[in-house]
Amino acid sequence: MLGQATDDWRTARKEAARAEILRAAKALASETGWAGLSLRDLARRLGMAAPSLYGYFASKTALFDALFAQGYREMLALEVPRLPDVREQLRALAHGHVGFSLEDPVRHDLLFTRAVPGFTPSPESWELAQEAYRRALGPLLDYPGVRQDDLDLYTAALTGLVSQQLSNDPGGDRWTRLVDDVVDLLATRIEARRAVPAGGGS
Amino acid sequence: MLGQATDDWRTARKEAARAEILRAAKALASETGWAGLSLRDLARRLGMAAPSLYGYFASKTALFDALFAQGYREMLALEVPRLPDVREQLRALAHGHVGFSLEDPVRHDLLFTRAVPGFTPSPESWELAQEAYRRALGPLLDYPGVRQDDLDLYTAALTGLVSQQLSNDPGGDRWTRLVDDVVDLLATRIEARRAVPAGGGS
DNA sequence: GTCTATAAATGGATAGAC
DNA sequence: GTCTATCCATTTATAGAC
Repeated sequence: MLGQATDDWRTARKEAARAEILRAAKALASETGWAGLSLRDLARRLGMAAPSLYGYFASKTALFDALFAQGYREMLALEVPRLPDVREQLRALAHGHVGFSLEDPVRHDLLFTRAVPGFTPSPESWELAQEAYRRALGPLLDYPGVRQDDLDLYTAALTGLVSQQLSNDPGGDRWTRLVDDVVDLLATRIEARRAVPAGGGS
Repeated sequence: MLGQATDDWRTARKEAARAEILRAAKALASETGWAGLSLRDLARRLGMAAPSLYGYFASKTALFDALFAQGYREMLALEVPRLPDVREQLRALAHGHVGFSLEDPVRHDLLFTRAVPGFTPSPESWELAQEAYRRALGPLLDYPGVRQDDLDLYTAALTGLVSQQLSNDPGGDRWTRLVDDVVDLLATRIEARRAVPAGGGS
């Protein structure tokens, strides 16, 4: 009765505190980089003593893992409309993913680079990441003429654009304005294959 | 007389020792990652005491900087033939750079990613890096119809391919076999612009 | 739950003998 | 030049009082 309601309230408060810690960790990482993040600094930023953090996360790795999983859950929450044309579908996906990376560079570093020295995601978090990639790219293979290497090319070109953008022109658009060009080049490549269906052979 | 010759001999020996330290540092980094490299481990690997390293490098940062500069000197030493056709030129450049990255992943990480937590190159080394990029890509702008954004696209796509290859399929060719496709897509893009020279406008 | 105190380990760098 | 000994700072994590 009352015990039940009190427990719910307590867990909700604890969950809110955990979320606040994660938020502060990202803010701190955006200044020091993931490699430079220490629990001492994080605790000081939160106005608490470092050991108090262990009441919310079992270890520094557990904290990173929670952020990693949170990031991929956010990626899974991206809505990607299903469009009839491959080119339109690619365009929607590309802008969705590029926007996702640029809107939170710290999250980008954690999810898509090996920027955190000692960190390896837990199996659960890694499965979440795999699921996010499947959900994001898998449906493209349903379009006629689309092959795995098209998706590999798509992934490489877009991650390359984002990476160059973030490290060489943060806040600008020198590379990201080329997103549509990448989509067009790829769509043309796919459609050309459809016009002359069976390649290779002697 | 003799003093002169002895000095030469001594500096040569010291230079050889420095080179050996750099070689060992790369070997160690390939196992532990750049972030995990400690001077203690490096010295042990070389069979010497850690403080002895300071006879060759003023600091850990100086050691990283020497490796960084060495890497870009190696990149500058890449010979790139000058070919009459843009497509052929792009192909030669692309395979040269991709091969350069793949043949030494540890060097790739040091030169092209921000894999070393505290490290910032010295102004001299950074100038060397700039020179390497100019030498590698600048001449492409001499070809008629080639624009800066073509090179940006080229750079992004190729670094993306290499990055995916190294982190998701090390030793394989799932991504690098797409290098020629990238070159063809870009060459087609450039040539198409030459066929219809003046775009845009109202 | 949060604190203080502290353990335990790591790592860059210096001092000074030989 | 290379060593041993040591300094000094940092950081994760635990113990135990309140």
